[in-house]
Amino acid sequence: MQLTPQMRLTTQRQIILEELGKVKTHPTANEVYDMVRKRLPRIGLGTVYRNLELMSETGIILKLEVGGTQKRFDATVDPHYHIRCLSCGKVNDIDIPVMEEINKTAAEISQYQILGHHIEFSGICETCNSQEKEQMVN
Amino acid sequence: MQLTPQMRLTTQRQIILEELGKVKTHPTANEVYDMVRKRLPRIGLGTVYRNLELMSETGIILKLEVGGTQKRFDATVDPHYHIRCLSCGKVNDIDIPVMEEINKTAAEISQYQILGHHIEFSGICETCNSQEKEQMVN
DNA sequence: TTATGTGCAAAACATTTGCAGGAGT
DNA sequence: ACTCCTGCAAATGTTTTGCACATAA
Repeated sequence: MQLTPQMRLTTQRQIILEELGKVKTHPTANEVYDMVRKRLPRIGLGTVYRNLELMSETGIILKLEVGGTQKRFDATVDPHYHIRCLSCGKVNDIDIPVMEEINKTAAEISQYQILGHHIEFSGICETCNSQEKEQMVN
Repeated sequence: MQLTPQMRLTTQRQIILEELGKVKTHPTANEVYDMVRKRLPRIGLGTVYRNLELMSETGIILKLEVGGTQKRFDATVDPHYHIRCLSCGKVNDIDIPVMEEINKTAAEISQYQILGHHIEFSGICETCNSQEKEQMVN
């Protein structure tokens, strides 16, 4: 873990990062808490929030501001897009090439200083789709 | 307002829709509440939430699941993209042509049934940018 | 008249924060 | 030792909900 000089390498931080790295879904803070708690039963939810926030500020992980009610976290920091299932809420990566050039287009037509962009697809995942089909049969 | 048969046209609904239509920013529920309250001082925040939710389900308005802590609402329902200021949090439309074809690309490479996509640019708006410059001078 | 909607207040969630004690360096 | 960090619990901010009364159709 890349830390700032005064940022300490604690057990909690190591384990949060390890657990986040294990999954390809993009867990919410509470899901990370559940994962980490299996190894560190006394960890507090506040510690999880504080460290996820800190790591995303440092750039070690990504905080995803996707749809739904909760923020999600991603151990993969290089630019990529996401897809969210409107039925179960799960968020996955989608392997569509990142369009760096549209930032320039945006800069030309807007008064903003453009810092980046994110694409979120929405749909129904395979699992939810097959569950719907089952229900139609019944 | 296009209503379902059993959906009543109340004063509250008319005014919420009128006020939302007046602005080009994309207000949060609380901002809509403040706008509407000037004309209907006794309206409840719950009513505003209930109706914004209902209207977005009906398709009369759009609920924007953009970054930040609050949902935002948009009276313009035809597809378009947004840009959010990371400094003040404001969300505006950005007039970049909608790329309908990337839904097909997404459908080809993923197992999801694709329903749509949304692009959110992030940056610093003109107002915040000039404020920053002022501060650097001081 | 009667089902739907509203105002109000409480509840439910998600997230942040204050503080006293604990631990990395 | 000296900070920074943690667990805990309380606070905060956003959204939802239950219920008695009001109102559109």
